[in-house]
Amino acid sequence: MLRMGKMTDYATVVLASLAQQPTTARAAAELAERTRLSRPTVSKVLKGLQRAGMVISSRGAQGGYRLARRPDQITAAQILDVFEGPIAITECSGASSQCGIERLCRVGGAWQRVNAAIRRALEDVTLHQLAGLDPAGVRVADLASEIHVNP
Amino acid sequence: MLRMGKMTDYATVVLASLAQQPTTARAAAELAERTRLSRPTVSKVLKGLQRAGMVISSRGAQGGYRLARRPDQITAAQILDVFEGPIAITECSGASSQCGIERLCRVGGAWQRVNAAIRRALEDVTLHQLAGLDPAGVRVADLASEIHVNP
DNA sequence: GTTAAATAGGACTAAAATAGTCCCACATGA
DNA sequence: TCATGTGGGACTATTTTAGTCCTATTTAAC
Repeated sequence: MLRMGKMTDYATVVLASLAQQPTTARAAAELAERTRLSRPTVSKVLKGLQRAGMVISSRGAQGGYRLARRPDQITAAQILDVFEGPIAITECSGASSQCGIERLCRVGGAWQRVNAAIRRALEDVTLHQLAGLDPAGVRVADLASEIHVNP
Repeated sequence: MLRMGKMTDYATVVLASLAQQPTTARAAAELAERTRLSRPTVSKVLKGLQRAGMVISSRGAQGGYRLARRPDQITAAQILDVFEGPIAITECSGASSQCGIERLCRVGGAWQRVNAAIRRALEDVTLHQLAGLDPAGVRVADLASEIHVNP
Protein backbone atom coordinates (compact mmCIF):
# COMPACT_ATOMS: atom_id res chain seq x y z
CA MET A 1 0.00 0.00 0.00
CA LEU A 2 2.99 2.19 -0.36
CA ARG A 3 3.05 2.61 3.36
CA MET A 4 5.73 4.01 5.54
CA GLY A 5 7.04 1.66 8.22
CA LYS A 6 5.90 1.73 11.81
CA MET A 7 9.19 3.20 12.91
CA THR A 8 8.48 6.31 10.92
CA ASP A 9 5.03 6.39 12.35
CA TYR A 10 6.40 6.17 15.87
CA ALA A 11 8.97 8.82 15.05
CA THR A 12 6.21 11.20 14.06
CA VAL A 13 4.32 10.61 17.25
CA VAL A 14 7.41 11.04 19.40
CA LEU A 15 8.49 14.18 17.57
CA ALA A 16 5.03 15.61 17.85
CA SER A 17 5.18 14.99 21.56
CA LEU A 18 8.52 16.75 21.79
CA ALA A 19 7.12 19.61 19.75
CA GLN A 20 4.75 20.52 22.55
CA GLN A 21 7.62 22.10 24.46
CA PRO A 22 10.46 22.23 21.97
CA THR A 23 13.08 23.56 24.37
CA THR A 24 12.62 21.20 27.31
CA ALA A 25 14.60 17.96 27.38
CA ARG A 26 12.54 14.85 28.06
CA ALA A 27 13.69 11.38 29.04
CA ALA A 28 12.85 8.46 26.80
CA ALA A 29 10.87 6.85 29.61
CA GLU A 30 8.70 9.91 29.97
CA LEU A 31 8.06 10.07 26.26
CA ALA A 32 7.15 6.41 26.25
CA GLU A 33 4.52 7.11 28.84
CA ARG A 34 3.11 10.13 27.05
CA THR A 35 2.91 8.35 23.72
CA ARG A 36 1.88 4.98 25.18
CA LEU A 37 4.55 3.22 23.19
CA SER A 38 6.91 0.70 24.77
CA ARG A 39 10.06 2.05 26.35
CA PRO A 40 12.60 0.10 24.25
CA THR A 41 10.85 1.09 21.06
CA VAL A 42 10.81 4.75 21.96
CA SER A 43 14.49 4.50 22.79
CA LYS A 44 15.27 2.95 19.46
CA VAL A 45 13.33 5.62 17.64
CA LEU A 46 15.03 8.41 19.53
CA LYS A 47 18.48 6.97 18.89
CA GLY A 48 17.72 6.99 15.21
CA LEU A 49 16.45 10.53 15.34
CA GLN A 50 19.52 11.66 17.24
CA ARG A 51 21.90 10.10 14.74
CA ALA A 52 19.99 11.82 11.97
CA GLY A 53 20.31 15.14 13.75
CA MET A 54 16.61 15.60 14.33
CA VAL A 55 16.88 15.69 18.10
CA ILE A 56 19.61 16.67 20.52
CA SER A 57 20.41 14.37 23.41
CA SER A 58 21.99 15.03 26.76
CA ARG A 59 23.30 12.07 28.68
CA GLY A 60 23.47 11.50 32.37
CA ALA A 61 21.06 12.42 35.11
CA GLN A 62 18.51 15.05 34.11
CA GLY A 63 19.34 14.22 30.53
CA GLY A 64 16.92 13.53 27.73
CA TYR A 65 15.98 14.56 24.24
CA ARG A 66 14.77 17.78 22.70
CA LEU A 67 14.15 18.94 19.15
CA ALA A 68 17.19 20.07 17.22
CA ARG A 69 15.18 22.68 15.34
CA ARG A 70 11.92 24.51 15.63
CA PRO A 71 8.90 22.38 14.70
CA ASP A 72 8.23 24.53 11.66
CA GLN A 73 11.75 23.86 10.46
CA ILE A 74 11.27 20.10 10.44
CA THR A 75 9.54 18.64 7.42
CA ALA A 76 7.79 15.35 6.79
CA ALA A 77 10.40 14.63 4.14
CA GLN A 78 13.15 14.84 6.75
CA ILE A 79 11.31 12.51 9.08
CA LEU A 80 10.72 10.01 6.31
CA ASP A 81 14.38 10.11 5.39
CA VAL A 82 15.43 8.86 8.81
CA PHE A 83 13.78 5.46 8.79
CA GLU A 84 12.76 4.99 5.18
CA GLY A 85 15.94 6.12 3.51
CA PRO A 86 15.90 8.06 0.27
CA ILE A 87 12.42 8.57 -1.02
CA ALA A 88 12.10 6.69 -4.26
CA ILE A 89 9.15 4.72 -5.51
CA THR A 90 11.34 2.62 -7.77
CA GLU A 91 14.30 0.36 -7.15
CA CYS A 92 16.77 2.23 -9.29
CA SER A 93 16.91 5.94 -8.77
CA GLY A 94 19.14 6.70 -11.65
CA ALA A 95 22.58 5.56 -10.59
CA SER A 96 23.95 2.04 -10.97
CA SER A 97 21.87 -1.12 -11.43
CA GLN A 98 21.80 -3.07 -14.63
CA CYS A 99 19.10 -5.27 -16.07
CA GLY A 100 18.81 -5.89 -19.75
CA ILE A 101 15.07 -5.80 -19.91
CA GLU A 102 14.34 -4.67 -23.44
CA ARG A 103 14.28 -0.92 -23.63
CA LEU A 104 11.71 -0.77 -20.91
CA CYS A 105 14.15 1.19 -18.91
CA ARG A 106 12.94 4.31 -20.54
CA VAL A 107 10.36 3.72 -17.88
CA GLY A 108 12.63 5.46 -15.41
CA GLY A 109 12.09 8.96 -16.64
CA ALA A 110 8.43 9.08 -15.79
CA TRP A 111 8.92 7.55 -12.36
CA GLN A 112 11.48 10.19 -11.55
CA ARG A 113 8.86 12.84 -11.98
CA VAL A 114 6.58 10.96 -9.64
CA ASN A 115 9.33 10.72 -7.06
CA ALA A 116 9.99 14.41 -7.32
CA ALA A 117 6.32 15.23 -6.88
CA ILE A 118 6.10 13.06 -3.79
CA ARG A 119 9.15 14.64 -2.25
CA ARG A 120 7.81 18.10 -2.91
CA ALA A 121 4.57 17.19 -1.17
CA LEU A 122 6.47 15.86 1.81
CA GLU A 123 8.62 18.93 2.06
CA ASP A 124 5.55 21.10 2.24
CA VAL A 125 4.36 19.56 5.47
CA THR A 126 6.05 20.57 8.72
CA LEU A 127 6.16 18.96 12.12
CA HIS A 128 4.35 22.03 13.33
CA GLN A 129 1.42 21.03 11.17
CA LEU A 130 1.74 17.33 11.91
CA ALA A 131 1.60 18.03 15.62
CA GLY A 132 -1.54 20.07 15.16
CA LEU A 133 0.14 23.23 16.40
CA ASP A 134 -0.68 25.12 13.25
CA PRO A 135 -4.42 25.75 13.14
CA ALA A 136 -4.17 27.19 9.66
CA GLY A 137 -2.36 24.16 8.30
CA VAL A 138 -5.08 21.69 8.93
CA ARG A 139 -8.69 22.31 8.16
CA VAL A 140 -10.88 21.48 11.10
CA ALA A 141 -13.46 19.77 8.95
CA ASP A 142 -10.92 17.10 8.08
CA LEU A 143 -10.10 16.19 11.61
CA ALA A 144 -13.15 14.49 12.97
CA SER A 145 -12.61 11.09 11.44
CA GLU A 146 -8.87 10.96 11.56
CA ILE A 147 -7.14 8.89 14.16
CA HIS A 148 -3.58 7.79 14.06
CA VAL A 149 -1.19 4.95 14.83
CA ASN A 150 -1.77 1.79 16.77
CA PRO A 151 0.35 1.13 19.88
CA MET B 1 12.45 3.87 1.14
CA LEU B 2 8.76 4.11 0.55
CA ARG B 3 9.18 1.66 -2.25
CA MET B 4 6.60 -0.12 -4.27
CA GLY B 5 6.83 -3.92 -4.26
CA LYS B 6 8.50 -5.93 -6.98
CA MET B 7 5.14 -7.18 -8.18
CA THR B 8 4.16 -3.67 -9.13
CA ASP B 9 7.48 -3.25 -10.77
CA TYR B 10 6.97 -6.39 -12.81
CA ALA B 11 3.46 -5.30 -13.64
CA THR B 12 4.78 -2.09 -15.11
CA VAL B 13 7.29 -3.93 -17.23
CA VAL B 14 4.74 -6.42 -18.47
CA LEU B 15 2.17 -3.74 -19.21
CA ALA B 16 4.75 -1.70 -21.05
CA SER B 17 5.53 -4.73 -23.12
CA LEU B 18 1.87 -5.20 -23.93
CA ALA B 19 1.60 -1.53 -24.78
CA GLN B 20 3.87 -2.00 -27.78
CA GLN B 21 0.99 -3.59 -29.68
CA PRO B 22 -2.06 -2.91 -27.56
CA THR B 23 -4.51 -4.87 -29.66
CA THR B 24 -2.61 -8.13 -30.11
CA ALA B 25 -3.06 -10.88 -27.52
CA ARG B 26 0.15 -12.34 -26.18
CA ALA B 27 0.71 -15.55 -24.22
CA ALA B 28 2.24 -15.32 -20.76
CA ALA B 29 5.17 -17.41 -21.95
CA GLU B 30 5.95 -15.00 -24.73
CA LEU B 31 5.78 -12.04 -22.40
CA ALA B 32 8.09 -13.82 -19.99
CA GLU B 33 10.62 -14.16 -22.75
CA ARG B 34 10.33 -10.56 -23.86
CA THR B 35 10.64 -9.20 -20.35
CA ARG B 36 13.18 -11.80 -19.17
CA LEU B 37 11.14 -12.52 -16.10
CA SER B 38 10.31 -16.05 -15.03
CA ARG B 39 7.22 -17.65 -16.50
CA PRO B 40 5.38 -18.35 -13.23
CA THR B 41 5.98 -14.82 -12.04
CA VAL B 42 4.69 -13.28 -15.22
CA SER B 43 1.63 -15.51 -14.97
CA LYS B 44 0.97 -14.39 -11.44
CA VAL B 45 1.30 -10.77 -12.40
CA LEU B 46 -1.02 -11.15 -15.37
CA LYS B 47 -3.62 -12.95 -13.30
CA GLY B 48 -3.63 -10.05 -10.91
CA LEU B 49 -3.91 -7.54 -13.70
CA GLN B 50 -6.76 -9.46 -15.26
CA ARG B 51 -8.73 -9.57 -12.03
CA ALA B 52 -8.21 -5.85 -11.68
CA GLY B 53 -9.51 -5.28 -15.17
CA MET B 54 -6.27 -3.92 -16.55
CA VAL B 55 -5.87 -6.64 -19.15
CA ILE B 56 -8.27 -8.87 -21.02
CA SER B 57 -7.53 -12.57 -21.25
CA SER B 58 -8.59 -15.18 -23.74
CA ARG B 59 -8.17 -18.80 -22.79
CA GLY B 60 -7.40 -21.78 -24.92
CA ALA B 61 -5.14 -22.16 -27.90
CA GLN B 62 -4.09 -18.86 -29.46
CA GLY B 63 -5.19 -17.22 -26.25
CA GLY B 64 -3.26 -14.69 -24.26
CA TYR B 65 -3.49 -11.24 -22.74
CA ARG B 66 -3.99 -7.79 -24.16
CA LEU B 67 -4.54 -4.37 -22.64
CA ALA B 68 -8.08 -3.57 -21.59
CA ARG B 69 -7.66 0.10 -22.45
CA ARG B 70 -5.43 2.29 -24.54
CA PRO B 71 -2.01 2.92 -22.95
CA ASP B 72 -2.81 6.57 -22.48
CA GLN B 73 -5.94 5.60 -20.55
CA ILE B 74 -3.98 3.61 -17.99
CA THR B 75 -2.36 5.59 -15.19
CA ALA B 76 0.41 4.78 -12.77
CA ALA B 77 -2.12 5.18 -9.97
CA GLN B 78 -4.21 2.38 -11.42
CA ILE B 79 -1.20 0.11 -11.71
CA LEU B 80 -0.16 0.82 -8.14
CA ASP B 81 -3.65 0.05 -6.94
CA VAL B 82 -3.47 -3.50 -8.22
CA PHE B 83 -0.62 -4.80 -6.11
CA GLU B 84 -0.17 -2.13 -3.47
CA GLY B 85 -3.76 -1.58 -2.56
CA PRO B 86 -5.10 1.85 -1.69
CA ILE B 87 -2.40 4.46 -1.80
CA ALA B 88 -1.94 5.78 1.71
CA ILE B 89 1.26 6.67 3.44
CA THR B 90 -0.26 6.18 6.87
CA GLU B 91 -1.91 3.23 8.56
CA CYS B 92 -5.26 4.87 9.18
CA SER B 93 -6.79 6.63 6.26
CA GLY B 94 -9.55 8.27 8.11
CA ALA B 95 -12.04 5.56 8.83
CA SER B 96 -12.00 3.26 11.86
CA SER B 97 -8.92 2.58 14.00
CA GLN B 98 -8.63 3.73 17.56
CA CYS B 99 -5.58 4.52 19.59
CA GLY B 100 -5.69 6.84 22.53
CA ILE B 101 -2.37 8.45 21.85
CA GLU B 102 -2.74 11.90 23.36
CA ARG B 103 -4.21 14.26 20.83
CA LEU B 104 -1.54 13.35 18.35
CA CYS B 105 -4.20 12.14 16.05
CA ARG B 106 -4.63 15.60 14.74
CA VAL B 107 -1.62 14.37 12.85
CA GLY B 108 -3.92 12.76 10.34
CA GLY B 109 -5.04 15.90 8.60
CA ALA B 110 -1.65 16.81 7.26
CA TRP B 111 -0.89 13.27 6.09
CA GLN B 112 -4.10 13.22 4.13
CA ARG B 113 -2.86 16.13 2.10
CA VAL B 114 0.35 14.29 1.42
CA ASN B 115 -1.58 11.22 0.31
CA ALA B 116 -3.69 13.32 -2.00
CA ALA B 117 -0.63 14.94 -3.53
CA ILE B 118 0.97 11.57 -4.16
CA ARG B 119 -2.13 10.21 -5.81
CA ARG B 120 -2.41 13.23 -8.01
CA ALA B 121 1.16 12.76 -9.16
CA LEU B 122 0.52 9.12 -9.92
CA GLU B 123 -2.61 9.90 -11.87
CA ASP B 124 -0.69 12.28 -14.07
CA VAL B 125 1.57 9.57 -15.41
CA THR B 126 0.22 7.21 -18.07
CA LEU B 127 1.38 3.82 -19.25
CA HIS B 128 1.98 5.50 -22.56
CA GLN B 129 4.64 7.61 -20.88
CA LEU B 130 5.98 4.79 -18.74
CA ALA B 131 6.46 2.65 -21.82
CA GLY B 132 8.39 5.41 -23.48
CA LEU B 133 5.84 5.73 -26.27
CA ASP B 134 5.29 9.39 -25.56
CA PRO B 135 8.42 11.29 -26.61
CA ALA B 136 7.07 14.49 -25.10
CA GLY B 137 6.45 12.90 -21.75
CA VAL B 138 10.01 11.98 -20.99
CA ARG B 139 12.97 14.19 -21.62
CA VAL B 140 15.74 12.37 -23.41
CA ALA B 141 18.44 13.86 -21.21
CA ASP B 142 17.03 11.98 -18.24
CA LEU B 143 17.20 8.62 -19.84
CA ALA B 144 20.86 7.80 -20.14
CA SER B 145 21.46 6.68 -16.58
CA GLU B 146 18.12 5.16 -15.87
CA ILE B 147 17.78 1.45 -15.88
CA HIS B 148 14.98 -0.47 -14.37
CA VAL B 149 14.09 -3.61 -12.43
CA ASN B 150 16.19 -6.64 -11.64
CA PRO B 151 15.01 -10.02 -12.90
C1' DG C 1 34.50 10.55 44.86
C1' DT C 2 30.49 7.83 44.47
C1' DT C 3 26.14 6.92 43.01
C1' DA C 4 22.05 7.10 40.36
C1' DA C 5 19.98 8.48 36.12
C1' DA C 6 20.25 8.67 31.47
C1' DT C 7 21.72 7.86 26.63
C1' DA C 8 24.74 4.93 22.91
C1' DG C 9 25.46 1.02 20.45
C1' DG C 10 24.81 -3.25 18.93
C1' DA C 11 23.44 -8.16 19.12
C1' DC C 12 19.78 -10.99 18.97
C1' DT C 13 14.98 -12.97 18.32
C1' DA C 14 10.51 -13.06 16.59
C1' DA C 15 7.05 -12.02 13.47
C1' DA C 16 5.18 -10.65 9.32
C1' DA C 17 5.11 -9.38 4.60
C1' DT C 18 6.71 -10.54 0.11
C1' DA C 19 8.34 -13.33 -3.59
C1' DG C 20 8.30 -17.08 -6.11
C1' DT C 21 7.01 -21.91 -7.50
C1' DC C 22 4.07 -25.62 -8.52
C1' DC C 23 -0.07 -28.25 -9.40
C1' DC C 24 -4.45 -29.22 -11.27
C1' DA C 25 -8.88 -27.68 -13.24
C1' DC C 26 -11.12 -25.47 -17.01
C1' DA C 27 -11.55 -23.38 -21.76
C1' DT C 28 -10.88 -23.24 -26.69
C1' DG C 29 -9.28 -23.52 -31.38
C1' DA C 30 -7.45 -26.54 -34.90
C1' DT D 1 -9.83 -34.90 -29.04
C1' DC D 2 -5.54 -33.04 -28.33
C1' DA D 3 -2.35 -29.29 -27.80
C1' DT D 4 -2.23 -24.84 -25.99
C1' DG D 5 -3.61 -21.54 -22.99
C1' DT D 6 -5.49 -19.22 -18.75
C1' DG D 7 -7.61 -19.51 -13.63
C1' DG D 8 -7.22 -20.33 -8.95
C1' DG D 9 -5.09 -21.53 -5.08
C1' DA D 10 -1.85 -23.91 -1.99
C1' DC D 11 2.58 -24.00 -0.54
C1' DT D 12 7.52 -22.72 0.50
C1' DA D 13 11.34 -19.84 0.91
C1' DT D 14 13.30 -15.50 1.56
C1' DT D 15 13.72 -11.07 3.07
C1' DT D 16 12.31 -7.14 5.78
C1' DT D 17 10.75 -5.21 9.63
C1' DA D 18 9.70 -4.97 14.56
C1' DG D 19 10.86 -5.38 18.94
C1' DT D 20 13.71 -6.68 23.05
C1' DC D 21 17.71 -6.95 25.84
C1' DC D 22 22.37 -6.35 27.43
C1' DT D 23 26.44 -3.63 28.34
C1' DA D 24 29.24 0.52 28.07
C1' DT D 25 29.54 5.43 28.68
C1' DT D 26 28.31 9.99 30.29
C1' DT D 27 26.95 13.35 33.71
C1' DA D 28 24.38 15.72 37.53
C1' DA D 29 23.83 15.68 42.34
C1' DC D 30 24.97 14.41 46.79
